[in-house]
Amino acid sequence: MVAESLSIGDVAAATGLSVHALRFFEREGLFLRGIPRSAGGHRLYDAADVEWLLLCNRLRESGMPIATLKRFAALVRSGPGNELDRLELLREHERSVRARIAELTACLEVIHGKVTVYERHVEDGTAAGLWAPVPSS
Amino acid sequence: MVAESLSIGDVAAATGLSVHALRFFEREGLFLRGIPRSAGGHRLYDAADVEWLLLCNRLRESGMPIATLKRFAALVRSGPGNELDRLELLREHERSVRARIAELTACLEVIHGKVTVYERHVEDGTAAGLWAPVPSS
DNA sequence: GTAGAATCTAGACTTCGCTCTAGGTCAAAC
DNA sequence: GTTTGACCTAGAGCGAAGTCTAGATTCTAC
Repeated sequence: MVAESLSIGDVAAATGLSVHALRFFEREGLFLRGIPRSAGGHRLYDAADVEWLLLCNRLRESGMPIATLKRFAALVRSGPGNELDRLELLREHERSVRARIAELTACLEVIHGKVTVYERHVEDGTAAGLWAPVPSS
Repeated sequence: MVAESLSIGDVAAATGLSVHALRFFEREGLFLRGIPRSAGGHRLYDAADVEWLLLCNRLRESGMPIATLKRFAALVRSGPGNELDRLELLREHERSVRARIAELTACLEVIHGKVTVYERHVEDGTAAGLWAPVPSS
């Protein structure tokens, strides 16, 4: 079983990241290994890199800063023995995602309330509860 | 009933925004009126400004960009007649907040899955499903 | 074997949303 | 009446997370 190698363009297509972003990620040390190069200097990725990037995407989409992702990558790179640290980092992120969902849900109630007020207004022409220009007093 | 006027510091305390941010918001045209000034040039806010800022906070926390908030403020400022536009803007934002919650929820599943894998590992010492350093092949 | 697409590096640039600085003025407490 | 703290303006600066450019090189398909 020969490991297929993927070009940066392939990986960009597979992960949704731009080739610029992939090079940027590498500079930032977000990969689990040094990406090998072809004779001509082109990057040669493999399926495991893509898999890792897909997890990175989830972490990033859910609001993890690059700096934290970098710490996580460093923990994984440094091998077995720090699983508790990795666990703590992931748990902390999970907490923050749950908190963010709760915050958004609270905002949603307020926003939906406003939407309802405007819907009612548009339907029957009352102005109650609407933001109107400040009356000249 | 005399409208109490509030200093920029009072409003900062009441809204959680910094005085810098309040001046920035004003420059950006995010208020519903021109904020009046004292004889000495200090800003004089009132309770309605605070109320509006609290809504702005909810919109901002839920991910509305300044530019959109600006459009919304402009609609409100321009008076009655554009309620449908305001409604559409709010509905669109509501949609985006719901979508964001859904996205976060999907990420959460992946993250929680990882947490579970690490918990199991830390408990009983298996390495299955963990990111390990790339084996030297 | 050559045209055109993809990739390379280093580093400058962009956007967003404030934050901070400098150099003053104003106001409230003692 | 002076000190101290809050406030003023204009504009520079910052951190995050890429994006883009230039100019050179490599790879792929005909």
